Amino acid sequence: MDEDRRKFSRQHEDERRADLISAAIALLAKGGPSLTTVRAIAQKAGVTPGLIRHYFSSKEALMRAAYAQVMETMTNDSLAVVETAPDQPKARLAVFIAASLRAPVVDPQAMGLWAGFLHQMRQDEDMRAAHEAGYLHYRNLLQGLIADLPRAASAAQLRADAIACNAVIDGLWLEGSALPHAFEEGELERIGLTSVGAILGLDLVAHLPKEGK
Amino acid sequence: MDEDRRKFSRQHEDERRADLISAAIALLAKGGPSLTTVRAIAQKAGVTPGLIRHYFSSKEALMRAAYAQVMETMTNDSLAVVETAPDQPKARLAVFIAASLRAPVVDPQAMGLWAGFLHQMRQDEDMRAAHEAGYLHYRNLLQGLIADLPRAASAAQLRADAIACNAVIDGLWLEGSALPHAFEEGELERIGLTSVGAILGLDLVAHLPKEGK
DNA sequence: AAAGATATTATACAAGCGTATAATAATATA
DNA sequence: TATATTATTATACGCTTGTATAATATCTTT
Repeated sequence: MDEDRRKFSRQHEDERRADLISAAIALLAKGGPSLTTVRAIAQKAGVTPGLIRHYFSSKEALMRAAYAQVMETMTNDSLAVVETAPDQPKARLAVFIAASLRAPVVDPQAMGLWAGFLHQMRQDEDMRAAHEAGYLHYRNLLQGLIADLPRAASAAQLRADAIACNAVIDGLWLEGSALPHAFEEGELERIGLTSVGAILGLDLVAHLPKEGK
Repeated sequence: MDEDRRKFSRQHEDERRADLISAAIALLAKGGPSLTTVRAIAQKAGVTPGLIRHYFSSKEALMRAAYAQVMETMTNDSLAVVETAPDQPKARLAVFIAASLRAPVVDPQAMGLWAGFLHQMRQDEDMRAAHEAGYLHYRNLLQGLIADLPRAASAAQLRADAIACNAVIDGLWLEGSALPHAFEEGELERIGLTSVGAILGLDLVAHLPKEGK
């Protein structure tokens, strides 16, 4: 009979904020902005709606925090892939591209999150700035990998190459996420490596991890 | 004193429907789904909110019609560009690509419309099917242009090339539309032609229309 | 010119939204 | 153990949304 009869338990500020942000992201990914209401977020986080206003000055402030965390996570994931890659520049680039073109990066829910972000960006200047920063950060990451390749290229050429390769990856990621069943297993990765290889004048397909290995 | 004192004027069914759809599209492009309310649409079309339910069974039905028209317009625009292109296969492809990577195709508002469409697609199966059809139609158009090129390629290779080239164009279009000031004048077209040329093993840049011509 | 058909307006309703405020209960502090 | 602090709940308010229904004005038909 010594069950816990407390109606609720207090939590430290940071943890509660993180819980609310996580709940908001989960709802955004699952049902989009229209289903991400204050009440739904609170229910998902296991609290009462009113508590949200105790941690965030407005719902919009919570949404901003949620989107910021999504971008941070994406960037960190990309970085992690590069960190664990082998030493050869070509192999590092190939691993990075391949990782960007299969699950969990290629994912309908992730795309939904991204589409919501893109939409919000149009009306919110802060969010637009955050998106631009995130995009440029990712592209610079890719440009660094390209710069390490054993080939001669001017600064202008390097910039153009990075933009082009980034576009290929973005486009393939988008199509694969929006129409998952329109492509065969591994097809996106293969096309991505072939295309980037053609643009940069390299053979990247040879560095694709072997099947079943 | 013979001014028109009529409080409203009747209109034929097709025209009124077209007006309502146009108003919805304009609002979607300008402010996104959240600002595209029944009342806002009616005001933009110069009618009373109730009239919308006389022409559409629900607001969602109107949104579907609006998105369908957007896709149809985009497809028709793409087709028109190809129709007016010269006879040489390489030139036709180059013109098509270049047209896809400058205004008015590259446009923040168009991208906003597209982002809203992408978002809606996730919850509406009919809209998802419409998007898939539109995407495949566009890609097949591109694949046809590639197939006309004077080069040897298997059917599988042709499919992969079309997917890759489509991805490059999509990615560049997206980046140029989302961050208009992040690219120089004509930079996207140049990169697009260079990249597609590299993927297909051609020189398309030579077919870029001359500056100031 | 009169009558009928219906496009259009006017008005109202229920539901959900984000927000505000006061009461309450859990925890830290003394 | 008593007290103070504040995280959390409970409740309510005003607004906007999409929708439903009845009245009205316009146009067509006879």
